Amino acid sequence: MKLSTKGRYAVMAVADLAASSEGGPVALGDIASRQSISLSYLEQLFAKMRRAGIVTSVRGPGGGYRMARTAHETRVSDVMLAVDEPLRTTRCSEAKGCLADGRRCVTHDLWDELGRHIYLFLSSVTIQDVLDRRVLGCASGAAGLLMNEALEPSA
Amino acid sequence: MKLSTKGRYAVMAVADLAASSEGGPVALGDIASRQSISLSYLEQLFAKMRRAGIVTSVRGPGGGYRMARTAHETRVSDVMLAVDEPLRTTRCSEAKGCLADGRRCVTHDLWDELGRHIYLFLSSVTIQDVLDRRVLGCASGAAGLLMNEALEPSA
DNA sequence: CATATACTTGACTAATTCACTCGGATATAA
DNA sequence: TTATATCCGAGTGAATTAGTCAAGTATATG
Repeated sequence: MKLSTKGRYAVMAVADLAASSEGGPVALGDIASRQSISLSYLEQLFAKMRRAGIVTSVRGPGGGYRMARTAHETRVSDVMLAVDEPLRTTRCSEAKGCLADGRRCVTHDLWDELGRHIYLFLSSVTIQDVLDRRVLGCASGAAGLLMNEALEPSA
Repeated sequence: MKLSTKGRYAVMAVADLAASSEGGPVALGDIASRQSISLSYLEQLFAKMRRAGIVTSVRGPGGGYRMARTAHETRVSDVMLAVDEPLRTTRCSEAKGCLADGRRCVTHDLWDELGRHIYLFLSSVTIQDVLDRRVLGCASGAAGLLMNEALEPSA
């Protein structure tokens, strides 16, 4: 699972789908215009999500997509995993190069644990949580820095 | 702060520096050969870390780099922030595009909180922890998926 | 002083990845 | 039959990554 905009778009689209699911299936064109994402790109994303069992499709006029499960049962991590291929490892954890001194490099466990952390967080949030804007982890309130904002190194 | 191999290399290099800091400064060439990272690349990384106040340098023969603070006082997040520019936001949280319906998009808080989570984790780990292989977050033991490994979507 | 060592800086580059687009095929309601 | 919609795979331009290269500057040592 990577952390790219692709995953973000997918979560936005699924949230939109869940929110506008009333009765019939929802056409991608509707989601595209509401979320300002191109139709072609959405098709790509939903194809993957369908294969992953997150959504189901109905073809033909009046067709579209439906949530396979409820928004409450669909986790953000499921969506991210569906559309973003797992990050290739580039060097570490390849059993080669990582083994500088015969055993795993000292930072191996760190990245391992970080990945587990990210996954744990994303799997603790459901699409329904997102729709309800009910997204606050157990440990917040600290002076934040994040992916999107700069912060000077702690003194 | 991004999550790329650049940050990983930086942490590996700093850990190496901290581990081999006995008395005099450590030359980058030594770190380069021990960690199998090119000297030129290390120079680039250490220049940023010096500006960020993580390491100090001594020029001339017998020179090299020293930790500005102890390994115990240096956090992994400091190193990552020093070498990796904060991830540009691409679309969301730019106050434009994010405001689809007049207010922030529903996923805004999610990414915000995720970033905070990642930072919190990385700032809870010191270089000394890495050296001691003492890296286990509060919440582990779950079936893990991470950046590096694939996992099928939960059933 | 001369010289080798080692940091310092900035420009440059090949390869990869990202974020899409495009063209066409297939299914189905009206 | 036609319009609507999902399906599918290949292709592409821009950006980013992960480095290299070249030309310095500072300073111990002989």
